Amino acid sequence: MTSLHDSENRNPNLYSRKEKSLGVLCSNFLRLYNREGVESIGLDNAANQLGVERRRIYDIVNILESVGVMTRRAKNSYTWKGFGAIPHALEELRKQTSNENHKVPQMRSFGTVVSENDSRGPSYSNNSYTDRYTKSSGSSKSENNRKEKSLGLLTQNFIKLFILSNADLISLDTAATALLGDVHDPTAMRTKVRRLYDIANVFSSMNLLEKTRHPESGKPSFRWLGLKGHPNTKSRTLDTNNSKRRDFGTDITNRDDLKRNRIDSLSDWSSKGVTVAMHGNFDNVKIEYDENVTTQMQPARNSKEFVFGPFTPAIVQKVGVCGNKKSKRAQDWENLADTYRPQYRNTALCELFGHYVEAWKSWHVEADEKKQVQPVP
DNA sequence: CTTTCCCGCCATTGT
DNA sequence: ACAATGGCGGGAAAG
Repeated sequence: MTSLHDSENRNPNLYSRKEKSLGVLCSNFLRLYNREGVESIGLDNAANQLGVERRRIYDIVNILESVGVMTRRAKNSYTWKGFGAIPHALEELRKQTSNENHKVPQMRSFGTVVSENDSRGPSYSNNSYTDRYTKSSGSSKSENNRKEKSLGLLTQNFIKLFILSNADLISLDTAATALLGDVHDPTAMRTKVRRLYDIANVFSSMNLLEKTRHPESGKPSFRWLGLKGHPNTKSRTLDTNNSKRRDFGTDITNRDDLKRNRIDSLSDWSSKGVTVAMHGNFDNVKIEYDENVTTQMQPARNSKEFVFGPFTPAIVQKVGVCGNKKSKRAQDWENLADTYRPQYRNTALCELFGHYVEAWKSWHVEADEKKQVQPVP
């Protein structure tokens, strides 16, 4: 009944969840679509090619869309933008961060300062709804509530957390607390963390995020890498000529150091909410202020999934792509090649194979520059 | 035990 | 009505 049953290992003992993780799925997804010439993506097609349920595709797509890699064109159809679209998306997020929306009372907890205030705080109106929009019908309090909880938005807010935080190491636990506003609900917290894990996994597979362990604390945390997965690959053309050190992807910051609205006091100036953004304040958000932001002393310990360096495929080498690369474009009835594969050539196999080849190459490059790290207990 | 997080039920939203 | 989307959390593998 089900799709092709993986005859990989009939032994249920060898079943591994990792093989089905979102991260791996994302890698495969990228391998399949992160190629020049790709411009339309059908969800059904993707689900079939990757051999997963529709539901999972939505997860991947939503996250990718939140960073501009894809955009929804119509039902069942997305437009592929590629990694080149990430810088812009990040820039947008940064702008939103600079805006006066969302209140950020205090999150300047340096060092080990942990405003451990008791919990007897008569929660003020801190948790503003920020649900404007509602054209004219003032009713409906939870109209766009659904969207507020969307994976996509959560993803963006997660990124924002890194942007407006001096710390570069954030644990999902901390993130969840911050993104949750101040809902002291263990259940909500749990769910939120689950989502963050999902996001972290796909971002990790994209090398936008890196999982690490906080020094001393040993707590699993994440570090935002942005578009500088690994600055190797001697990409001659791609030369980030930015002079700013603190780059967030390809930030083309004009020069906002003038304004630099301090995130500190300014208790409540958010009576009007504005675009949802992350509501809630960063009350007890304990963020370690990492002072040593050396360029890159980190012992790159990724090598988790496949890696393809920064955006833009390393090279344009290809393995005889089926048909022409011009793409039909006229009518992109994506299912065309999916519904019933024509005899032309097994598109799926052909591409997949090509992708694998390239993957190998990527790995090679990566491994070349990768520095072995001794297993530290 | 805790952390990580896959699976898929089923509520929403779109056509 | 049906189909497309996508919250949400149970609960099992991994650590």
